[in-house]
Formats: sequence, C-alpha cells, structure tokens
Amino acid sequence: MKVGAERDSARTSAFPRPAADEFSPPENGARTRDRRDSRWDEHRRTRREQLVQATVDAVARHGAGVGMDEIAAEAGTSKTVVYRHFTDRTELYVAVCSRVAAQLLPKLRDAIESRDEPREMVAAAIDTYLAFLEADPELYRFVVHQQTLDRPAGHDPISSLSDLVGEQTAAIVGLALERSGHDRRAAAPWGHGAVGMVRSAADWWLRAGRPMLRAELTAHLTDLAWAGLSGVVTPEARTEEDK
Amino acid sequence: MKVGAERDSARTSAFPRPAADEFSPPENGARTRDRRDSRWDEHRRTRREQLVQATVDAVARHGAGVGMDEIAAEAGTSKTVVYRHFTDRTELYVAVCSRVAAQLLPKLRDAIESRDEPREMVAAAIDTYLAFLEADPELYRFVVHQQTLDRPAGHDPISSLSDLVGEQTAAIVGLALERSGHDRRAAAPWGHGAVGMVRSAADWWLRAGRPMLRAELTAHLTDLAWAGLSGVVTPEARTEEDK
DNA sequence: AAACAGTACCGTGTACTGCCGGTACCGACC
DNA sequence: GGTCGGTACCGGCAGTACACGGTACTGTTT
Repeated sequence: MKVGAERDSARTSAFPRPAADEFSPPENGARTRDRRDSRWDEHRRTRREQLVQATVDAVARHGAGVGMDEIAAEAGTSKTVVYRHFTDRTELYVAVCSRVAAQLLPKLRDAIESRDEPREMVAAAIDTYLAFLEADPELYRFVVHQQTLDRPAGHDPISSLSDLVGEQTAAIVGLALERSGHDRRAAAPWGHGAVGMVRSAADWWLRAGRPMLRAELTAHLTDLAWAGLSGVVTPEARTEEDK
Repeated sequence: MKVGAERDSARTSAFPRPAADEFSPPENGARTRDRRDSRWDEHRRTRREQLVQATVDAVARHGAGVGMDEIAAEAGTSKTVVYRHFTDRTELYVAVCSRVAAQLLPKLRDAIESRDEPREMVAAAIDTYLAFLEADPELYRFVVHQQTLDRPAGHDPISSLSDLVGEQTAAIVGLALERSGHDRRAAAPWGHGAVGMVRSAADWWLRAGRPMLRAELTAHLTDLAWAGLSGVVTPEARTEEDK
C-alpha cells in the first residue's frame, strides 16, 4: 500500500465518483465539496487500489471467471463496498487492466531500451510479453480475454490490456516512422497489428499446451514481426541468419 | 387412450446423437438404431441448419449479445427446441462459426488463387477478410469476440472463427515453408500470428470508427505482413531486406 | 395378415432452478 | 448532516422439468 505523496488537489474529478445518482449537489457549482467529503479522498484511493489488488488475487485463486462475490470475499468485504467504488464490473476490469499495464509497460520499455539493434528490441519486447503471460496465465486470460459486450456507441475508453499495449506500441512505431520519414498514419494499424500478432500466437501457444519452448516461439514471432511473410517464398534464404 | 401413464418412463439420454450417417448396415452386430430413429436424421440436419441461420438473423436483428430466447423466437419456436438440437449455447456458437468459416474460407482461397505475385496474395486475403468484417460487423463481433469462458481442463476443439482461419492459414504457411526449405515448425505461430495481426488491427479500425479507408488499411497491413517492422528504421528507402 | 400395444422420436409451451451482476434498505460511525 | 458497510433482495438469462399432443416404426397377439 502506497500512502505517501498525497497531492492535495481539491479537485479530484475522475476517480472517486460514486455514481452520483440520486444525489445532486446544490447549485453553487464552485464549492460543492467540504471537509466532510474530502476527508475521505485518501481512503477512497487506497480502497480502490486494495480492491484492484483483491481482484488480482481472486483471479489467481478462482480463475479468470471470477464472480463479484468472490472478489468481494477476497477483499474481506461484501459486494456493496465494491460497487460503491466501481460503478460496475467493467470499470473494475478496466482498473485491473490499467494496473497490469502499469506493471507490464515499463518492463517492455526496459526490454526495448536495453538493446541496441532494433531487431533485438523487437525480440526482447516479444519475449517480455510472453514471459508475463507465462508467469500468470490466469491473470492474462482475465485481462486479455474479457470482452465487454456493451457497445456504448460513442466513446471509446480504451479498455482491454491489448488495447493499452497496442496504443503504446502504436506510439512507438509512430515515432520511429516519423523519424525515418515514413507515413505516420501507418502507426496505429502497425502497433495494434503487431500486438495482436503476438497475442493470437500466444493464445494458440497456451491453448495447444505450449508445444514449443518459449524461446522458440519468441524467435519465430520475431522473424515474422521483423521480416514478414516475404521470407516464406524465397528459398534457401534462412531467416534466422543474423545471429 | 393411454395418456400420461408413462410420462417419464423413457427419459433417454442426450437427444442429438452424433448420427454419423443415415445408413446403418442391416447385419451390423449390435442393433442400436432402427428406423424410428434414423428416419429423423435428415430432418435433424435441416433443423440444425435452420437454427444456425436463425441465429445469424437474430444477431443481425439484436446485435452480438443476443439471448437464447431471441434466437428461438427468430426461428419461430421456443428455447426447448433449440436445446433439443444443441446441448448448450457454446455448441450453437461453434456451429455458427463453422458456417461463417465455410463462407469465408473459400473466398479467401479464391482471392489468393486469383493472384500471381505472393505479395498480392497476401494483400487480397487481407482485403477479403476486411470486406467480410465490414459487410456485417455485428455478425463479426458475435463470431470473433465471443469467448467461451469454460475451461474443460484439457482439450478444446477449435471453436472461434479466428482459430479456424488461423488453422487454415497455418496450413498454407506450412506448405510454403516446406516448399522453400524452411523450418516447418514456424507454421503455426506464423499462421495464427498473421491472422491475429489482421484481427486486432481490424478491431482497432472498427472501434475507432474507421478512421481510414479500407483500402488504406489493407495497404498498411500488407506492408506489415509482408515486410515486417524492419522497414520502419530504414530511412525512406523501400528495402527488400536482403543480406 | 390385420389389429394393437408399445416405443422412439418430433413439436409447443409454461414454469421452474440457479447463477450472477447489480440494488434497496438498514444500521453504525463520525 | 454525511458517509461507510452489510444483509437481503431484484432481475435477467442460460438451461431444465414437465405436460400434452402427434407420427412413424416394431414386436406381439389374434
């Protein structure tokens, strides 16, 4: 639990909004929050964090198909508390995704920055992703394979982990594209596409019972991601040449 | 009138016997099926087909989140009948996937075979996939984004559409790999990976409200699939990646 | 051989169970 | 006054039970 660095901003807009249903604040829009409310801000933040952690633990215990009751039990409380801090299951799911992304993305960044050759960067990133997934497959399933069936037809708050990673990858690719004078508009398709490539291959790998070593899978995916399918039709040109 | 005396007498097992074919040899040792059973085989086949079609229609009408009641209503009957032919929702879903795959895969094959240049084959296949998805996004969502949360502790017969297409692609890739003397073990990762690449990029494309033309997306994805990321770091020059 | 009881399926519909996400109401604490 | 927290519920949906009726096949009796 991280309790320090309480940034005392009287305007904590997004996070601790408890649904605001039946309760409409008075008309003086400037100051609607007094001490009786704001003194709970820190508690709310830690509680949210704790609930996200409980969700992760509950996934580890019960699998990717955990119910809200089990999550609440894991947190040592009841569903009501969960729903006081998260409007619905989707919001909690998004929070878990953010948390996992906050762990995964730095690892990816480190992996990339620890290499010099661009191809090695790709390989390192792929292997990092696979390592994460192999370390905790159940959490991975929860965080990647949970499609929110709702279609709110308007906003697109990036939700799943794949989206977050894809967005980040797209940014990196966009930077590289720009730096080398290419069309920047390819960044998003490439970023999401590359992530999806690894994701689908990883899904297959898990589903098939890991029929090869992780290192092999990394090598194959790096080949594909780096050089594409063009290598398939050219005979006698061994793809794993540069070693 | 002998009504209701044996209401529950023959509560036999699961209804839709695998029923490989309608002919059982007359002198087949153990007599299991007689005409009272086998005379329904054709009816069962058509009924199944009709229910799959009704599901497709129901998806078109109510969106990817259709319920079983709505599916049954679309078929002009009640849930009971649906469950007489499909043990559960998953089995119906798999049947729909098979049907869609049976439509999509030939199109992909045609698109590939109508080109000479391998790169053009890839482009044509990607564009065909995107065209399918653009033509009926709701059905696409149903067929691709329905994760079966069950974990039957062992093996799962390939279920989702992505898996089917990925499996097929892997076969093609494996053939090309073998023909050019490469390691065949890369086929499965590459096949599933390539399909996942297109799928994720397409998901992003739909989610973002189609921020570019389909042709553009096809072009970008073809670039990525064919030449990989290596082109990003090489400034401005379209390298054919040789060594 | 025809009649007949019995069987193995089909279909319709209603009402139910069970699970699970989400909520109403109530008490407890400042 | 306000917020936190728990119990007990609601509602929707997958899946089941059961009642009722129909048609074609099967083995047995007359």
